[in-house]
Amino acid sequence: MKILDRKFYRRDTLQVARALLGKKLVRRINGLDLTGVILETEAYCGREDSACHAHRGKTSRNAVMFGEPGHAYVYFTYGMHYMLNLVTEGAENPCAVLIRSILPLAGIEEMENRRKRKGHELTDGPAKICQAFGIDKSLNGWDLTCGKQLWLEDYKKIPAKSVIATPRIGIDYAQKEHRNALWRFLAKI
DNA sequence: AGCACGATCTGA
DNA sequence: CAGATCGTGCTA
Repeated sequence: MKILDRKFYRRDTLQVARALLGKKLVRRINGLDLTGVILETEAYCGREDSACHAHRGKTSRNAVMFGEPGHAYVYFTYGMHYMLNLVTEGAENPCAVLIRSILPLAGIEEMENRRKRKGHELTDGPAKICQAFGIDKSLNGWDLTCGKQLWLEDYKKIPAKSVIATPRIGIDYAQKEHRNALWRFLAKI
């Protein structure tokens, strides 16, 4: 399958967030592939977006967003969770797409073993994805186009009709226009 | 140096 | 609905 190249990410963030639905996420650990189809994303649109980490300028945490597209922006929050984002647009235009849910395809048993708490849905939620796929801060800044450790591939075409847009989750602190923006995208089952 | 809080998850 | 749990960024 074709690995998504830098050009894929170097576009309008809302376009990329929609286009990511149906793509396959691949995490290779010790030669074993954990994979899944992306079903839910959220767009974070740069300095102007009061919900985006880059809103208050460049810091050591969000620096990766200010770099070239096609890199992973992984950060730590709530004292216990990691989040996976994919950097979009161009350098100095700090935008990214948060991966919120995935349907596992391969390596499901391995993902179960990684779960600290078992017996729940595997990968509905940004923090659970990172846990299941073994993604932590060591992958912050990772180049998603080099085909090692972590990358994305073409997989399934999701027709525009099957895409639902809603407001983003967990950003009540943002200004109204950003809080209400329909920048969360879900692939209809 | 101190402090408030977070793009969440879980179990009650 | 509250508790877990700590890195980060802001203030001083």
